[in-house]
Amino acid sequence: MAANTGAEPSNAPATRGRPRASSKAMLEEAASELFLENGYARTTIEQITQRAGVSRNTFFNYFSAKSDLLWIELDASLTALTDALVATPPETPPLDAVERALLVTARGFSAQRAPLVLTQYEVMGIDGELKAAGLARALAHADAIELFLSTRLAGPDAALTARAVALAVVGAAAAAVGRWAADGPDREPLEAYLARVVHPVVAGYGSDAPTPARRDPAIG
Amino acid sequence: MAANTGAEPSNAPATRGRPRASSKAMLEEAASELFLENGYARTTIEQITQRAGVSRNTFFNYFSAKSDLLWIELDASLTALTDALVATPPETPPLDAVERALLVTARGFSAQRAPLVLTQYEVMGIDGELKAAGLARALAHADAIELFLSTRLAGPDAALTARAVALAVVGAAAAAVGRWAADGPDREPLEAYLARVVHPVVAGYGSDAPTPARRDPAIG
DNA sequence: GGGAATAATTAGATCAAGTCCAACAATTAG
DNA sequence: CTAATTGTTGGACTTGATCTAATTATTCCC
Repeated sequence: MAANTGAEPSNAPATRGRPRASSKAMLEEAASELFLENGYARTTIEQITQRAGVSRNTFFNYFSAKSDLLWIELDASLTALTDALVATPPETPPLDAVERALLVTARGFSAQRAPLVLTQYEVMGIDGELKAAGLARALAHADAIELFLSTRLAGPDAALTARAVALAVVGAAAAAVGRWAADGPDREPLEAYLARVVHPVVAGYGSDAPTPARRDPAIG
Repeated sequence: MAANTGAEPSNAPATRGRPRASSKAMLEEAASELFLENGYARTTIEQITQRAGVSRNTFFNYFSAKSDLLWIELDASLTALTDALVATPPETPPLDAVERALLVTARGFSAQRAPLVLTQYEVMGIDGELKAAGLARALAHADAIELFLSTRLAGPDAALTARAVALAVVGAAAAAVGRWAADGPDREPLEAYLARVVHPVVAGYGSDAPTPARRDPAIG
């Protein structure tokens, strides 16, 4: 990602070629301003790059789509989640591991720094496209959880269960994050919100019984 | 939706104006063919409308976006789900009602007629955009469930719980549908898949205890 | 039968997202 | 200094999506 823009001491294979002139952060900042001023839909990539002082094409050197700009915080969350999952001791029950990893990840969102999109989405004029882009990010989280679970669950329905748990847990977490963001600065830490809604899902699938017995509900 | 295209006896306020010439179904059929022939991304709206024998602009009389074409079956599923929810007798525990409504809705997908996107998505070249459009549909299902639950749940965290349950249940359901579609024509009915993964979620949130007591898991 | 009112369709212009390619600029390795 | 490497830029192009005005087909009413 960052080729020349510092952060690496010096012993990495010295990079050749022209160094990056405009950082991702500059584009992000310009975009945030414009989104808040005019809303997301009425902000063009051209306006963003103009304010950032680069050419329009440069934008696509850093982002693959305009919607990428909104969910950067979630990208960080994804790597944090992945790290937390791989750091799990092998003897931890898989579902408990997922729950804990989510709560650990939640600590990365301090009470003050909620993702911009979530707190300001009214003024930014969020709509279907934006929600969908956010959901795609959520799906990436689910993929990480599913991958982790599929290596630790057993039984005939392991694959289905892994995916179901992953999507269900991420759904519940999304609800918690949304509520937390909406509650404004005077709120409990995100971790508390998450714990409340994520645990029932994990408990329902039975953290100690990977493949729970199916109980037919009365229908019709 | 259908203004002049039959189906209404005659006592509805007689429709005036030019009758619709090209039906949605014609566009859908043309699009399905082209998607299977060339893939989704390499099929343009112009090609679709040409094959359907209408002008390009007419497309947007029937659909708001190209991606609408892929998830039509899910739109039908949404109305079915909404109907099933409102048809619930008031004394049914809310979470049980959601579970039943989902299973009832699943019957609409016979073993033979799986949504086209799900069965053919390799050849159609599904990608991020497509997933996002599908997720937006899933979100609509969650909204319907949330709306239902928010009128029936009580307690301080009712709103959060309603949304969490809705998103979690829809997530689990999505996993089931995906697996069911992938399993090909020789498979159990979708209802069975759904029951297996949806019930644990409902049970976890406690179908008879709308606001379950929070149990703190050991962390760190 | 002959208009108004109504609604679908169409053509055409326009905008913005995203892709592609070739030229140019800045840097490092030798 | 030269060559290789890499970021940046300009420009053309495709396509999805919006908008407006004009055209066409139909029903209602006289």
